[in-house]
Amino acid sequence: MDKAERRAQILAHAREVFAKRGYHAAKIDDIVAAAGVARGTFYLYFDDKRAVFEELVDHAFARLDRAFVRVDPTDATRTVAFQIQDNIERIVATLLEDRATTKILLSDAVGLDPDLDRKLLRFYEAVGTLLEESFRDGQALGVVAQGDVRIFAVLTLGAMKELFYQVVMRGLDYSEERIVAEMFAFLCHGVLRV
Amino acid sequence: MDKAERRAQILAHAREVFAKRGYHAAKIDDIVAAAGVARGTFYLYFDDKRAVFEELVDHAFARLDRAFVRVDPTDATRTVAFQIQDNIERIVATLLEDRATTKILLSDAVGLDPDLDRKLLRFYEAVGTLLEESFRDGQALGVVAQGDVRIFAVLTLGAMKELFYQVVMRGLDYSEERIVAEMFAFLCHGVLRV
Amino acid sequence: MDKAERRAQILAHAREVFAKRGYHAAKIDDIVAAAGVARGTFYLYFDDKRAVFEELVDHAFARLDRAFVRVDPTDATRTVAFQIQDNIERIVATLLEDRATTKILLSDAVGLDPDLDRKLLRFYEAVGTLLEESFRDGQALGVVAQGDVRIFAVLTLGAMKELFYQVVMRGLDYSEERIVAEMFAFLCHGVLRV
Amino acid sequence: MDKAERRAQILAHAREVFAKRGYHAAKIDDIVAAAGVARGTFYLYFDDKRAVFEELVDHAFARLDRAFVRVDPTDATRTVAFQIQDNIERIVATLLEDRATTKILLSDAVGLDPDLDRKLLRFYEAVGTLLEESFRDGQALGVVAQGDVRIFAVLTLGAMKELFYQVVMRGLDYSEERIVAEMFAFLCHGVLRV
DNA sequence: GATGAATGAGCATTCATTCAT
DNA sequence: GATGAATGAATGCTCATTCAT
Repeated sequence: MDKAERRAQILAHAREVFAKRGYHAAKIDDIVAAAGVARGTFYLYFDDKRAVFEELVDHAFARLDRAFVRVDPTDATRTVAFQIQDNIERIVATLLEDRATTKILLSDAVGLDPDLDRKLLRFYEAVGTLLEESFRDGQALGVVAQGDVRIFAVLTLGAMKELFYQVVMRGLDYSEERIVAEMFAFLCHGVLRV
Repeated sequence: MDKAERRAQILAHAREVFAKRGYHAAKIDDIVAAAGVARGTFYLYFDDKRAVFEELVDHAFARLDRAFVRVDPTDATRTVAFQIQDNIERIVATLLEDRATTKILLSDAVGLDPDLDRKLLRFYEAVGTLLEESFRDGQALGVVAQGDVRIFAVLTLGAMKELFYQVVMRGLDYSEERIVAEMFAFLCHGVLRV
Repeated sequence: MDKAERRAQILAHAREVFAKRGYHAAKIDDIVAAAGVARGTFYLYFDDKRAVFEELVDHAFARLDRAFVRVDPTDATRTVAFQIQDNIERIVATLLEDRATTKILLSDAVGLDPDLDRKLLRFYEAVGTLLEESFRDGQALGVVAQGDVRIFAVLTLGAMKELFYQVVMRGLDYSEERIVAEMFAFLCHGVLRV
Repeated sequence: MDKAERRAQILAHAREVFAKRGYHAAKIDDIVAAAGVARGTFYLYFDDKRAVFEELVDHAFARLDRAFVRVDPTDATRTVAFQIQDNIERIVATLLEDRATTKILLSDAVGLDPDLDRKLLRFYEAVGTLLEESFRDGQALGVVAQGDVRIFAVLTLGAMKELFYQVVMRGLDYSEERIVAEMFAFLCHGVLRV
């Protein structure tokens, strides 16, 4: 098994362990036991426990970033609304495809390790910024309400996080299509009719 | 200083320490140092570290529960919309009034201590249920969109959590009124205009 | 309640607690709770935990010492054998009369507190010396085998201690008369018939 | 140094420390300092403090059990009396050979740790049962007095325990042969000649 | 005298990381 | 490269004793 494979193998098992136990409860021993390598081998491929975690988070962001396609208002074949819904679909698919990683992202590893907290923080900051920019674009296109895009991004991000949390961590059982539909509807009209 | 006072004093300092560091990083030493008492004194008033934390969470829920007033559609002096907004106002006020406790609620103490995790989980479950029931009432009154109230509750809770997180933990600086207004608007119309 | 009474009350409850839990597991809290006094009050009457224990042991020795009557070979009304049996009877009666104290004596409080260990050691040394002298007297009277009285004392003490241990601590259920008879027989003829 | 050796080394030092201080007063720090290893190394080889202690007790019982040879009345070369004396010799030799372990067995670790107490209790129960069965065999062979073998076992065990206690813990200085001879004599005829 | 709140020394155990083989 | 034995810092909790009221 070559270097890259061995590395990937450890990474994959670390992901499962982090997902199952959460960062703090995940012990190096659990990871190496799962990966079937010696404890020292882990440190041959990663600087420390946090480094693996960070790498997993970085991968997650990269995948999410790739899933996201900028809305093109000049596209004659697909309406803006369709493109937005399509984006939601891609994000939902991406997050549900690799539930282990999604669990990791959702388990705010708050405490004990400030640098680590910052890592997740930066992840959500990046996601927030992505949303913010999209909303700003949307306002220019007239498909997003006027108002503070920062707040829109925060509220939207929170709503989505919580829904994923319930689905992935708490076993709330909805189909991918349903999740997409509900999110889209919520973002379009809210819930109150007063 | 009598027993109740001393207890309250330790509790208050524990709240600050938990808010500042998070549950795991908060050491008993930090708490007693902050409170200016001996290590043993802490254990005179609380069974263990988790007990203080749980008490803080329970208090928080009690306050939140009291802040919440069931909408009364027969009230001639206050429209339903006003009453809803009033509720949001109360909740926002309650959470911003005691930011330390709010921080504690937002720092999902995930990991290491399963019972503790369950505590926070139950807190949010209770809040979720509260929202769910309110939405069901609202549907009967015609002021909440038709659809799955469970999902509405999850999305709403998430949106609110994230906004508070940004405000309380990340220094996003908005006035109480602004927060209330933005939340209300978001719940009324969402953000998309497609 | 006057001083002496209060002291006696605490002492009595301490005896029960020590008997029930053993020295180490007996907490000052258990004692004062049983006695129905405040923690500080305990220290008004005793220097420390060990002092109570020592006093109980001293009392026990005094009672045992009183129970023991020197054999009088000139007594025309009672044979030497009878007097010896009578002594065993008195000792057994004394130890079974106050089982709590007997438990305390039997729970070698070995460890943690060297001074305390010494206390019990001295108790058994004193009992051993008593036996030794009695055996020496007995040899002069021709009612004890020739040989090393020190060893006789040690073996006899051990045999009795273990029997009491089984009866008082482990629930071995024999009548007082039976215990006396078995001990006497054992001391008279041993168990082997080779 | 391989795993087994290192384990044996720690075990040996633990034995000395337990013997010297008794279970409770023996701190993990004492043990690792004596063994010249780091604190954590101890836990690499043993689950916890109690586990080492239990292992020492188990070893002791195994050795004692091996020392004990069932009396064979058909043996034409060795009389029953000789075989019994031989057994006593073996037991005495075993216990004096490893005085540290013998000290551990004699320091009833009563208190604080119920499971541990039970361990020693079971040890002596097992020894008592062994004696009881031997005495029953002996009665069948006509070399043990008629009577309650349970009591015989208890008295015999107590006598032996106390003698070893004096020899090993209190410095009573007798040769191995002398100890064997005195025990045998005591078991054969007791001490009284009334 | 009586109280009981306060004290703080003391200790077993965990686990990320290192490094000799 | 791989191993896994060794490390040791770090921390929650108990309980005998003191002393201000």
